[in-house]
Amino acid sequence: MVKVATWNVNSIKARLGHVLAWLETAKPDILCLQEIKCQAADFPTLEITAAGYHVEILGQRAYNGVAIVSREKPRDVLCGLPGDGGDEQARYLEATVAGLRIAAIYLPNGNPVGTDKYEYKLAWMARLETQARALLETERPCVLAGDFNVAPTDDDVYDPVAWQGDALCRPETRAQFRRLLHMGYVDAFRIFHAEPHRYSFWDYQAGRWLRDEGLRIDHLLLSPQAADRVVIADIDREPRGRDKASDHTPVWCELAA
DNA sequence: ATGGTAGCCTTGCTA
Repeated sequence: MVKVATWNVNSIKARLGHVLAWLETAKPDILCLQEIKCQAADFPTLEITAAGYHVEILGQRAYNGVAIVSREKPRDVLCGLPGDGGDEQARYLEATVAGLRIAAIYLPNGNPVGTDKYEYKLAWMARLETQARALLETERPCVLAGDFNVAPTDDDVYDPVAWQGDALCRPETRAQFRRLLHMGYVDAFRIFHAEPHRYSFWDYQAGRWLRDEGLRIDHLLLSPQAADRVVIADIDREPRGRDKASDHTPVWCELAA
């Protein structure tokens, strides 16, 4: 069995204790991190290594940043999403681990709509579509794991009306996300959970966590070869309830060997 | 209620 997880930690330095605790209890084989918010040299590599994990990092000062933490050393690492050599933002890291091709994704937020930020989000999603198709054509088991900043349907939002104009929910955003599903990727969580109002993110503001007012924007998208092996997927709400929590919580799945 | 919170390391930006 291979356990794969994704977690937007909103600064690895602020969340190191939480991450070490979760590695200890959840014991994932692969954990994709987003918003590490530091350069690779400032990542707490020693602490992660001491916990029995390898780490690959695509860092950036203050913003963004992704990493792959894994029991087995990642191979054939690809830093950055192909398709725009001028893109400086650290949002994509791909590697082979435990026989799986893993992509750690921090998709742009895109707000406010109507600005270059939203244009960047849609362009980034188009590049992701191209890369996802290339991965699909390898016919290997692939997992696109990350904070997609996309709530796929209104069932994934606590107040769909209030959020309908937001970059995470716009029709263009959802249509571009569905392209990944239509080409053959499967939302691992939705294989096992049909119920609405299951969230992976709750804003820090306005008591959203206490009211369970969140969004499901962190996803594990499985290629057909990976989906054929998935036996369970879920969201672990426990870390979100802790002191000094990230505003996101881990999403995970297990694939049969 | 045009706010509210959190992390970065600015005196605002991003989320």
